[in-house]
Amino acid sequence: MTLDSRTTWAAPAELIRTLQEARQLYRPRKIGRGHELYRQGECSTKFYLIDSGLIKISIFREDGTEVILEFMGSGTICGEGAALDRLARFSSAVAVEDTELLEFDTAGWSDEEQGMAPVLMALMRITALKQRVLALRLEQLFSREPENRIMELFHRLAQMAPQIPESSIAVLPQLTHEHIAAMTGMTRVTVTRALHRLRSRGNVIQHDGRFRLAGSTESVQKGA
Amino acid sequence: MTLDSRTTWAAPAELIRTLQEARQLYRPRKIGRGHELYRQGECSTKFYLIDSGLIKISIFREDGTEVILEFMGSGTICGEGAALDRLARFSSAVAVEDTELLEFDTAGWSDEEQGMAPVLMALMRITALKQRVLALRLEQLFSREPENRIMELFHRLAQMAPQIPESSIAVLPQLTHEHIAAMTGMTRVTVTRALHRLRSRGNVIQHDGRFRLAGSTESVQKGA
DNA sequence: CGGAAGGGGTATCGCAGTATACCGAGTTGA
DNA sequence: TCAACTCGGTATACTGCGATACCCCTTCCG
Repeated sequence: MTLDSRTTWAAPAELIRTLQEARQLYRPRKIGRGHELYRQGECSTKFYLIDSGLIKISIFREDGTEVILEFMGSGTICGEGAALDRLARFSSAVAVEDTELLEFDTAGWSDEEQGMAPVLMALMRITALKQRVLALRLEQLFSREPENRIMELFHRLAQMAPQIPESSIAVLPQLTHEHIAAMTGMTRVTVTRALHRLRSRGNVIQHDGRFRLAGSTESVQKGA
Repeated sequence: MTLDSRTTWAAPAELIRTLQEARQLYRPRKIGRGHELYRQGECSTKFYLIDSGLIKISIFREDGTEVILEFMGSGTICGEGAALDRLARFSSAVAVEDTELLEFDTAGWSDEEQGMAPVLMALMRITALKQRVLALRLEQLFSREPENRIMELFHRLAQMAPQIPESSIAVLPQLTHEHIAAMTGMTRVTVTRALHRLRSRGNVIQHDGRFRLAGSTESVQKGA
């Protein structure tokens, strides 16, 4: 476990040690510099404890730009978010250096039924979900255009909210412009203006004070 | 468990049910509208499952502005981040409505030594730590001035990195301007300019390609 | 019933970050 | 040894957001 001075993360040593001691749960692996450990969009139950080397974790935005979440060095963990909430990877991991790591697989972890295990598993999955949401919100803030920031927020909320069965229209929570501003990092004035444009473009429908999304499946129509 | 249409979050129902079934782990509680459930900066081992009502989760920035993370309604969980990683609350929770919730306490949870529990606990704490880091990075992106974004990133990295014992100077990971740009949501040009200003102000020292922080304890000197 | 507060629509202005382009220094590799 | 590439420094013009201020409408509450 050599120190790589470029890591941007660290986890408490005793927690890492606990994981290292569970030898029956992992197998060692190596990955060469420049190779991909996992890719955004994949599904997998595996996560990794890094022994030596350096892994870059990043999210690629729709427009191709890269949002770097972290450089993970030895004594850090990556990939556990998607391995726990069982959804698609929200980030990609590439080895910046030749890297040695321990590969864990959560596939059979729900089987244990005694003691605290079920509660811990449930709690862990929810925490992982929160981690995902935070990472995606972070990524959203890399949008410069107010319209995109708002639409990305709305699309996320649409996935959370109960859909109206008959239509493809999602009803969003009641949020004031000020709330939206405080969630997207803009001023209230900018939110008001951007919503205006979104309404005239037909991206958002307003109906007695509540927002609705038109066609919540596809992504925002960008500029052009 | 009534639906509040203003929640911006949801957790899978079966996970919530698992937690609700662990009756020995929680006690029911009520909190009146406008009252504080917990406050940023406190330490606590408690977390909450919301039964009905609405809780606003937000981070208050140094300049007093509020960053709203979520409105949590029934069937959601809050406060588990700090309850698991045992650090100070990074967010505040206020009841927007009269709210009924289940209060869990993680205080004695490390005692169990058999089966998967220790591994799950360790993994959960790391996941909680990641959640915290992501939330704080989200908050950082609400800074408009490039200098502040960079300094907040650097301060976070300084806490991760090993300090040099003799001096109060923290050595940061080797990051190119482009890396910093991809981590803070700015362009490379803006990063270059902002670093220039930070260096001339003495906030950052550059020494053969590596950044160092001067007096990493106190916060960035803002504008003025 | 009337005042206060909150929400939202709008205007003006200045400034600073983005986009883009170019250059030079240092490093790598054939 | 030279070419290719990366990294950082810098200049230009544009544009669109932040700050601020004001107005109006609705709701709430005494």
